[in-house]
Amino acid sequence: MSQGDADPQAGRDDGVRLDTSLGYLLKEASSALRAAMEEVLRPLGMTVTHYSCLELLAQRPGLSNSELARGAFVTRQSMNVLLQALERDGEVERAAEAPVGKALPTQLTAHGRRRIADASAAVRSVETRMLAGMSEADQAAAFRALQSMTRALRES
Amino acid sequence: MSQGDADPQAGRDDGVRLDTSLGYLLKEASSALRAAMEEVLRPLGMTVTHYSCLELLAQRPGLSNSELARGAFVTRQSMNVLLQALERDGEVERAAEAPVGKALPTQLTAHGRRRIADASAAVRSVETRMLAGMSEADQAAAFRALQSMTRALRES
DNA sequence: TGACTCATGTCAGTAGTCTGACATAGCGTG
DNA sequence: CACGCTATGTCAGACTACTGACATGAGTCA
Repeated sequence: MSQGDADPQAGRDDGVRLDTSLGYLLKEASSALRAAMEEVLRPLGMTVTHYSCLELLAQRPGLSNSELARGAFVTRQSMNVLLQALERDGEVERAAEAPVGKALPTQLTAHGRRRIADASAAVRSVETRMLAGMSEADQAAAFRALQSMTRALRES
Repeated sequence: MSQGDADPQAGRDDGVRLDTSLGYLLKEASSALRAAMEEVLRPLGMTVTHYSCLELLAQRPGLSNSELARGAFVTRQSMNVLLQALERDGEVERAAEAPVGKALPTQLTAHGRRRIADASAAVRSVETRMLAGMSEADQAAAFRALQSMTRALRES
């Protein structure tokens, strides 16, 4: 920052104070997490959304495209593009026709399971590093705070 | 979710437990915040990065392109594209030549100040809603936790 | 002085995500 | 049954942000 110490905020009481704003801090932390994940996933040739998709399928086999999209926080259109690529690359397989409705259940292939194993370990190490220096109580408090913020934002 | 209750995690002890992962929760909260901000900024014809840039300039006039990029958590290339558009639209103005080095200081125009006033109020209301139901102590704890996570992720 | 390193601005191309739109399947209600 | 509502899958186009690359200015050091 190349400016002096005069406070440009003076006389502007309607601004969001960046350095004390929880919203800004939330974005900052999320950005740092994303960057750290990209760094460890890049050598594996995997993006964050790619990883998220496989991780979701590892934990909950049979999720549909729309469910995966919600779990990875992207639109179902974006997830659809990704799923087509993953199917082409043999990491996942989708039922040919819907057992009910239009939702097509998706599963990991053996290849997909190998891919997610490496990626999951890498991401787990990032999360471990992120939590270093935080006590159990700190983590529990952060957990409740993040849940509270998410819930409050959703009920609009 | 359309699956039964069998636990696919059984026998896979290396997975990131989504529903208890602070990393996942952080992404979820950040995603909710971003969606809420986009919702209130859309009527103003403004994206989140667009808003972030103007807010930074309102609080710290004279920031350079690279400094704005870091503050808005995008690359300097992305911010450069945005700044060119904002300059064309008359919301900001940049010095013609660098007073020192190559960094070009940027300021809001009168038009830019009017734009950010509305946007800032809208975003402030979102943040207020996000914090509803959290005590001062909760907010302070969240503040410390987010700072700790960001710091831990950065020192790689 | 010259070489090296770092930060900055900028151009070009690529990749990921989004909005808009359409068709279809299930569900509830008159 | 017919109608509306909701959720889903998918295609197409536009936009945003990214990576890669190059040139320039400032500081460091032998």
